[in-house]
Amino acid sequence: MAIKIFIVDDHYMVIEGIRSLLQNEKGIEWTGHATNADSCLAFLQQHQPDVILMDINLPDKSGIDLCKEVKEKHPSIFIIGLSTFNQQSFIHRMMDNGASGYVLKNASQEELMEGIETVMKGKTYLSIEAAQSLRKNTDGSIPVLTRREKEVLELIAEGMTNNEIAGKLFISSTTVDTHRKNLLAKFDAKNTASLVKMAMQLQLL
Amino acid sequence: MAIKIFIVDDHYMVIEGIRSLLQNEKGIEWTGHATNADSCLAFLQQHQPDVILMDINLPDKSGIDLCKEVKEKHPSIFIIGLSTFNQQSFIHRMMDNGASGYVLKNASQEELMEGIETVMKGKTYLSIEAAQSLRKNTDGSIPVLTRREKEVLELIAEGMTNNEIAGKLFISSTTVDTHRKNLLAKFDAKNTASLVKMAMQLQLL
DNA sequence: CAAAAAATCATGGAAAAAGGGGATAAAATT
DNA sequence: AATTTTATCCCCTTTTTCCATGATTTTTTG
Repeated sequence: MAIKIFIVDDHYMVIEGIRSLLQNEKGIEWTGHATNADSCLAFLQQHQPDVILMDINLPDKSGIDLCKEVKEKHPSIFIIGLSTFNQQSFIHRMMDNGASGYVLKNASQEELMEGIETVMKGKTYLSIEAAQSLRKNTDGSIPVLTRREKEVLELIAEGMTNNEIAGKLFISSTTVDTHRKNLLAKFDAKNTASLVKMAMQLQLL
Repeated sequence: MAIKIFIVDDHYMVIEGIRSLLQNEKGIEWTGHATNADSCLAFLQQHQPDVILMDINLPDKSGIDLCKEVKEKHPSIFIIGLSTFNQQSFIHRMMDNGASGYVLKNASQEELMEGIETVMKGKTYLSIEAAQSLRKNTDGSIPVLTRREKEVLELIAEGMTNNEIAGKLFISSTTVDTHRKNLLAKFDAKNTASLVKMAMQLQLL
């Protein structure tokens, strides 16, 4: 009997990312997704998933409130919060409202599956340990950027060259180049393309 | 008499971005910021800004709810919603709860100032016209990519060079280069950095 | 105030991308 | 069947990024 999964997140990228992580799992049945609280509640009038992966930030209602509502109407559904690093304090309030735990948005397939299977047993799953080991192993941590680096990063993402950025910020292009190199190092990015992608994913842009 | 501004957004980048847009405006006094609803409400017990720039997505409460609460406790404060393109439907509910309008998160300095000044007069400011003209200027229509182009785009965003992509897809690097050029043309992007940013924004990655 | 962090500038060389051409064969569409 | 789109390939030049290595000044912080 496959576990029925539903996801609520306003970022389509997150939905797609998690879907692709789970699509090869045989024990998982993907029942659908919603990008806001209302469509989630509407979906639940027709369907009954086993586990809902739920973002904290939703446009029409916070995940904390939605969690409460879903649990009131459908107590048998297990809810896993989806969070980023800096939201961990809010996860507790989500769990006060009935969530069974949380996983980080950039979780691995193994982590996600472990989370789903754990909550299906009625247990609590907190990915903080996995997160911490992950942070040490690969990186996972969000790079700390200086004010200038943020400026340069934004202008890079807008398609400006070192020379153009130099003109705009009234500094030398070699300085811009230095900031660029530091950005690449901080993100552990191979080149500008992956730098921009990572920055967007970490919502720094 | 300077207009006192306060901002609530869970993304520090947005706060910094708007702050830098407003820092040179003489008629504006920056009173502070909050990254969640609770700290916003706490701030308002001590201070009285004129205008609050408020995100729809907050970790502990939706902007729609916060808007209502703030307006109940402090009716004289004007609230401007901060939104992205795909959240415009939720803005209406925020306005039902007392918001005076909204601006897009990537608004220009002029737009933002116009919004602030408009709501200070008790009027409503909707940046939809500005948004639409913006969409026409740049483009707004989502580029239609071929299967191969999507593959190449993804690998580019992962930081691979033309040569590496060529090896992975078993094609010549000149072919990859052609796809790359076509991608730049379709997105009307100046270089790879802006290509990746645009693709991420359009949620094609 | 001293130490650390951030921001500035530089040189020189290798690698990659961007911009300009052009061309052919296979698929898909009309 | 004819046309358009897609995918493939190539050359050449210029621009830009990436890499290594170094250094000075300003700002922040303990």
